[in-house]
Amino acid sequence: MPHDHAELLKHIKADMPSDELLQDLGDLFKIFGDTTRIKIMYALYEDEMCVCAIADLLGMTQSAISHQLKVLKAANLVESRRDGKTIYYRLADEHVKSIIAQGYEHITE
Amino acid sequence: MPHDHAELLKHIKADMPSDELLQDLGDLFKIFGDTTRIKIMYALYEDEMCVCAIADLLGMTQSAISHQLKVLKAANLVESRRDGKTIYYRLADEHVKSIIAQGYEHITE
DNA sequence: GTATCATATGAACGATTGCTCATATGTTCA
DNA sequence: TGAACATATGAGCAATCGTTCATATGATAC
Repeated sequence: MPHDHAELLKHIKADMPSDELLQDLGDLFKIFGDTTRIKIMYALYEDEMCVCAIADLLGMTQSAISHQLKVLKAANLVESRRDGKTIYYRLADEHVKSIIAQGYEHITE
Repeated sequence: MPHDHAELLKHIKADMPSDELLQDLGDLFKIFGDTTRIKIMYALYEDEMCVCAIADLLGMTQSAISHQLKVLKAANLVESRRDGKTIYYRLADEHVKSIIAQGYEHITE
């Protein structure tokens, strides 16, 4: 007979956040899980930047960057403002920086 | 003529971590970017747990959990110890908790 | 109006990913 | 040794993802 952990699981289950929240959490980290998006966020670390400057910096297509910025914006990780033809992107809040910083620490320790 | 940002990029490029580190950072977050793995890490938040208990808790196959634990272990996010037939897994360090906590904050604010 | 620059977007394609299934490894107990 | 339990692993498949390409939208200047 396989061993039983009904009692243990009852307690842990009670402490777990809802499936929906855990799903959202996974979706958030999925966005950090791509080198291009990480580079974009690092590029915006100090100051806002326009799309074509980011594309130049990363040596990538304007289209590719634009697609990724859309993903980042949908997750409220970046914000944008328009100035004439140009659109400037910036990090949305401090969480972005601290999440990256924590990951950085884990890797470089 | 498209506008020029050579001067700006020179400064930002100097401040960016190496491509290799940014790749590693993306790879790390990719691991957090899956609901199953997030659930596993949450399950281990308070205490160690054996593979079959985790499988029971998440209502998933032992095989599926085992595969994911391998991924988590390869990234130094969990550690394990054997006790007889059973293998207990636990979180490897505090970074795991703080990364999750930062993500949680971003979502629930 | 037209031309040009800056950005956004939709479709398509190749690559990666997470699960399932079958099976292998490792441990305990009789 | 053999049977039962706990875990690990390899192959295969469906689904997801990131890029490219072509094209659309939007703004400015003439």
